[in-house]
Amino acid sequence: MSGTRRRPTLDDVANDVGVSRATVSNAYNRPDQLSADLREEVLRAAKRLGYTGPNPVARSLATRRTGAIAFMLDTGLSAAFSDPALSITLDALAATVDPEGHALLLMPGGHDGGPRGDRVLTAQADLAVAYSLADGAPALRAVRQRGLPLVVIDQPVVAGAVRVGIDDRGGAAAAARHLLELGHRRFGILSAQCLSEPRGGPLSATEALRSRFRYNRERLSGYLTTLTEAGIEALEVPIWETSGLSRDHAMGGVRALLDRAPRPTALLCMSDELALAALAVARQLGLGVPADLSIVGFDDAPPARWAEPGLTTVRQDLVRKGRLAGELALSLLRGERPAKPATLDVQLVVRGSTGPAR
Amino acid sequence: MSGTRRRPTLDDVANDVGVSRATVSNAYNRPDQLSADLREEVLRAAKRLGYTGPNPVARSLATRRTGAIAFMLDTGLSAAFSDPALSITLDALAATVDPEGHALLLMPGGHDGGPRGDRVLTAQADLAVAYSLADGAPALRAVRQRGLPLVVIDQPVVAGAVRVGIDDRGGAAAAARHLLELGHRRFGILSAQCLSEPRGGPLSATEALRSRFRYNRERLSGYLTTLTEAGIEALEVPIWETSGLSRDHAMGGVRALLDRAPRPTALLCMSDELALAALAVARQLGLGVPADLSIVGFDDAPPARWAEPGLTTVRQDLVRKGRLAGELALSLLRGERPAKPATLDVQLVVRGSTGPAR
DNA sequence: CACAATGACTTAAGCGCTTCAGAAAGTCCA
DNA sequence: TGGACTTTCTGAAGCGCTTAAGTCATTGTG
Repeated sequence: MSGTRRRPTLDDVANDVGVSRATVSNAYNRPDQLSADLREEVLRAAKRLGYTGPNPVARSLATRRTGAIAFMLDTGLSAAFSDPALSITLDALAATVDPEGHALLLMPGGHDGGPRGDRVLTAQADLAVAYSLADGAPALRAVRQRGLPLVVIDQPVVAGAVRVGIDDRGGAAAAARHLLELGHRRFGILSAQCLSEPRGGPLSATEALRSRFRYNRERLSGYLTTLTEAGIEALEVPIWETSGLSRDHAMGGVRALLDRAPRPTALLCMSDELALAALAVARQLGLGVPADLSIVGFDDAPPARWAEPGLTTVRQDLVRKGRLAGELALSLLRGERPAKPATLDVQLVVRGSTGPAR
Repeated sequence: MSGTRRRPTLDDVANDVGVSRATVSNAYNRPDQLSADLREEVLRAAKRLGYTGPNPVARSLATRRTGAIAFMLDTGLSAAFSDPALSITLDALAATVDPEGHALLLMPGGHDGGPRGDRVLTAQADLAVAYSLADGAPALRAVRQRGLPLVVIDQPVVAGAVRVGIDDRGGAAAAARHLLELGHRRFGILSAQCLSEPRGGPLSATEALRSRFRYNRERLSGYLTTLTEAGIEALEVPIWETSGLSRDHAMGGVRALLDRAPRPTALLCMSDELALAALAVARQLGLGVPADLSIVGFDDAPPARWAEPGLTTVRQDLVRKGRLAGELALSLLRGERPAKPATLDVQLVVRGSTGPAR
């Protein structure tokens, strides 16, 4: 059987045709470097011998290009992808870098805010993208140590990296302002994971503002600043940190917030997923939305539109964010030094889940 | 600046310490092959020189191992991940192979039922996993051509590949039987993409049974066989093929199915996502579920539980499926020849979305 | 005390490809 | 007809690492 024989290499083809190895290489990589006839012959011989083209790893060694981009997350895949916002961003990123021959190497996170450092050190990638990792995640240090170019999304810029993010604070402020204008005075805040150890539970504002995740801090401070300016005692606003992104967990948090007396009339949620969980709980409790409770999310992922009632939320352009990250990645790979960190605008989208305070 | 200097290599460290290159290599890969003292010294020198460990690509070339597994999908990332079933399976797979040092290289599909063949030929991976690709996708041929080990999930086994799948037909039959027992006689079927070109529209049973996707064919034939056995004219049951997995598209299909006179009293949906779209449309149209319309899904992904009413669906063990695929992958990589294709059982989960025909 | 066994390191042969600086042969134009 | 170009192909030096086999000094053993 041919199965046990070693795979043919470039040399085998070269010998078979009687040309140099360089010529065979050129047949694949630089067709203009040899005559069409010879190229044909080489390709025919390759086919006959069962040679399927240059070995990718060897090629990478020689070119110093792997064609892969490491995409680093702060959680496991299941949790990460339960948020449509990620899928959309990732898709746009992948689609942008794909034409240039780059694929994504997935690096899920563990419990220290990102992938393991040693995984990053041995990953075969030309560049790393960090998606909302915790500050000081070991993975970031590893990237830097290795000298990999880095693009960060939704997190503080690391020395030498390019950043794309959104105006988290402004969006959060707009959400809070909207509710204030509707006359709300009693709020609850549903936050994603802030602390090192995922636990889920109530959080003080000071704790929450020290979250390891930048977008958390930004959104939270957007909420609180705006509320404070309206004369509301920010430190009294209950905050619940959910652990992980699963809806079940989030629903527990919502119940806890709504259990308080007096019950909040409005919930500020740091993501649409959290807001949808709130919507589900409200329904379970028989609370009318927005009659008894107003809910506002963040992201404007597709499910926000499908919800019943539609979710008032802060829209960010996820596709643009992913595409931009992809373009920055490509330009870094080309050796260019892209200048300014990009901060995309957001805008409030008012739908049916918010209404006047009663 | 040190930034412009070329990165140090194993040789640099070896020269610095005054030992052979092999010794430095051993310091990293086989600590037992040298004295602890020397190893310490080597590691210290490495640190001093800024050497971060063996270059992954060069190591791969020498060991003939990349540490990556190519995960091939039949659609873009965004569409693919909009189905939680995939996220869960993928997570379980990743978690299983991670401890052995394997990461996932994402290969999204184009419009011919899988990733491009040339991408597969140049992908740096030790093994490929095909997730529900279309029969005869070019990617499958490329994998085979390259001689990569292959694990297929939810699709027909390819020569030389190992397969893990579920009892699609049995599950579909159970779903249909359940509805029949409730007295339903007028059905509609909501199917995922069947044809080569995604278009979305009504489909004849014969067309649908020739779907390029095995799970489609299996589920469909499970539905139709069961209905036929109950004396229902299977060819008359309207089938709507949705294009892509997006909910908007699916909702259009549902409307089309419900527009018919007489209106179906029960909808058989090939995935939970489709069923949830049906639920949304029913609500829009003011149809009671299950009073006016019964809906059954497939997969029992988490959103099935959260729906209002809860979704009756066919549960498959997604975690187990992913884990099993991971284990099979590892065993293939170890050079073992894993025997039997695995077919996991499914079971009907009855919730609130189905009820007696009125 | 001779001999085998062990430990600590080195030698050297790869892994499979890219690419740059030529060499050889053919083409063009005055 | 001869020098200046082109075109086509080759030689050879890498890319950075792993690992089987071998050397040599020590240690243990009967």
